[in-house]
Amino acid sequence: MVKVTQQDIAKVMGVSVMTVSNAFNRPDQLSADLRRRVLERAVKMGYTGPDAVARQLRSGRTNTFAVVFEERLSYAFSDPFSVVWLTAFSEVMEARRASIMLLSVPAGDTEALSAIQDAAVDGIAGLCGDQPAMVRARERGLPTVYCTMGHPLGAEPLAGDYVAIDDYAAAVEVGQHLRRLGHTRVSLLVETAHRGQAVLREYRPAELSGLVAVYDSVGYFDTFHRVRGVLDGLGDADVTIVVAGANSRASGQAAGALVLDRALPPTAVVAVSDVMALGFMDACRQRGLEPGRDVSVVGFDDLPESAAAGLTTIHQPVRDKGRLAAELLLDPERTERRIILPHELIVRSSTRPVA
Amino acid sequence: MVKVTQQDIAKVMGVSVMTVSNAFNRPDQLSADLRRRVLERAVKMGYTGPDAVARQLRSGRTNTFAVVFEERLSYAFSDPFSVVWLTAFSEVMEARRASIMLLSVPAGDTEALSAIQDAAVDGIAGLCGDQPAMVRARERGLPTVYCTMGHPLGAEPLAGDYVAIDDYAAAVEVGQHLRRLGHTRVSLLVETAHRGQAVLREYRPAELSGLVAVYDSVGYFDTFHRVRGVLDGLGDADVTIVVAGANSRASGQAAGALVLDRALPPTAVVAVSDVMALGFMDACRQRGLEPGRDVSVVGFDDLPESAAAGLTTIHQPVRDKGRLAAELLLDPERTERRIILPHELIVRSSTRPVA
DNA sequence: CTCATCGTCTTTAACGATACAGACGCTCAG
DNA sequence: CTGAGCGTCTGTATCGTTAAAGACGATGAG
Repeated sequence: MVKVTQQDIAKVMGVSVMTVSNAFNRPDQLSADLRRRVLERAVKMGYTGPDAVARQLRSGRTNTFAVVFEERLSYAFSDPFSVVWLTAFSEVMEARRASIMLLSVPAGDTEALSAIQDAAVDGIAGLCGDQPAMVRARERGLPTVYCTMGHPLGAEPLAGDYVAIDDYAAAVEVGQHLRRLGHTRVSLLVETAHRGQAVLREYRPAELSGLVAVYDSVGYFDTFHRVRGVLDGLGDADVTIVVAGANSRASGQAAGALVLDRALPPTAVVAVSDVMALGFMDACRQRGLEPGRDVSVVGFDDLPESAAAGLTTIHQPVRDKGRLAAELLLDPERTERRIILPHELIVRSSTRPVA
Repeated sequence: MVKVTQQDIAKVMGVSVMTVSNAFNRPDQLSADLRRRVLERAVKMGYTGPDAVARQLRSGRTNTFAVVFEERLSYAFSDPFSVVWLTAFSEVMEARRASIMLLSVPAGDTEALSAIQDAAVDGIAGLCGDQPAMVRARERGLPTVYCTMGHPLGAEPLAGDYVAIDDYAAAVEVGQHLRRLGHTRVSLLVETAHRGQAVLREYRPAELSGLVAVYDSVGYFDTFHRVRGVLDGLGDADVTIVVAGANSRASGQAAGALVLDRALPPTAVVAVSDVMALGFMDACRQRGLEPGRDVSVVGFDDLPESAAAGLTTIHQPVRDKGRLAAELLLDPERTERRIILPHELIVRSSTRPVA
């Protein structure tokens, strides 16, 4: 069964192709009667309406925007941060009648990068600006938006638009908060984007031969800035950095095992995300330790469940991030294209003065 | 800044456009040296790689598949059933390097139906076969897969492929189970797809002038079959049907308020989804009633959280539904295209013999 | 020497639609 | 009577790419 096109209809009816096209798209360009006859004939011939791809090629717009994830898509649907962000993003897209494409480009999977090239979209949003997929998207010349600041240490800012918080400043507040509470032995739980490096490891900042090495190990800008900020905020405290694997509750819990079961455990722990912080709190409770009383814990993000858990954390406007990311993609005319949103340190019961 | 095309490169280099195309797609069709020169020149000229849309038009394939939701997309990310289904679906798509497009066509929003027409995809999956979006997709001649059986009462089966369970048979088991436990005063909680009808209402089956009216009110095939099955399984019990609004925990809870606060409440309640059943259990506990002991409760779906809640329910293989839906879209050659998966009645503590 | 074969590259023709400019007949003001 | 203006419709070019088949020179077997 061969596909029916506007040309076929035009030929059969003895009108031009343009007239058929107009019957579907610009009713004012032909008489109501002819239009009716064209549409009727179209139905009769089994024409299923203008072809989406051909229309997109000709008009130069797809009205579709992609969201790239550096993880498997199941992460997008299960990670609380991601779900809130995606919800806000999709609400704007829906309201503007635009479609959403989900792309998964796992870290290290260079072959999957072709998905960026092959995506028929008008723009791409991602959570982090320096992930290879976003780099590729910018190379392709597509409008991009990402949700971290994208200012590599001592280098030029990345190209592209963003909606972010000032992760560094927020992290400094976290460090100072703990410092004020008297904590001087602190562990910092970070996730890593590098698949190969799933092994749990602990470093001293000095061992990493400079912060750039931390970034190499971490793989995300925002995490990197948070690490830097916490260290600066803590001043000369005794800090270890635990690279704990993927960003998940399980990783936080695993990091807990590494850090809590020793003779002199840290008095405070900072995780670069609430998800990991909550996992760490699980590990505490498993050992009969009470977060806040026995170990202070700080997270990042302020997820809905963090309030109930009494987790001290940096509140960031996740919904606004998602909403504004969508708006930046949809409105190329908008002038303010690098947006820094406010954050806030929310102090709850998980941090107390050191005993 | 104007877009650079293969044609531009060809002109500058004095080769044919086809050679440029081959340099990107079929390295064996030209000498390694020429290929290298073409690619170098392409970079120099700011060519960003083959245009996705043009390629799709020419090749006739997009390698993208859509998932339609009859709700806002936030539902897709928050409803547990939907999340599990979507996860399984996306895992298959990712493994096969296909992309996913999410479409939202809220019930009643006819304008949003154009999204189906305008989607540049090779196939569409939906949760229910009779929702307008899926009807439109089939009219467009796209391969479709949906996850209910799609057999209207006394009418021809819907066109299109599906992966479903036998909802009617499962519901009969539910009815018989309650019947064996001695329950003769039962309420049936159903959701409705019709936005306008958000009002909570209760009917007797007879009032609805035949089951077709229930279907009109409900708007989903699977729900309809479940209602029919439960009624048949319960035989001559005293049943009321509560149309409780959207499929959500809140709806189940609201239905609880309607049903529990009367002189002679039902001894058992069946909800057409676990989400609603769990909401109903919330309502019970708010009133100091213990599900199982004071009111028997049955759900449908067997969500992860249902086991912990002790909810008697119909287990359906949600992951398999998602996985097979994706596989049907990806493998047009596959012969078995209308798949009925097994279900199982899981009896837990929420159903007990009537006191 | 002939002819089939091979690697390399080109030519031609789509894919299915829409933009743009203009043609045609008609009406109506001047 | 003329020609500007209007509503309708058409012809042609194009969007950027790839499929299919052919051309062309070189190679090598018979």
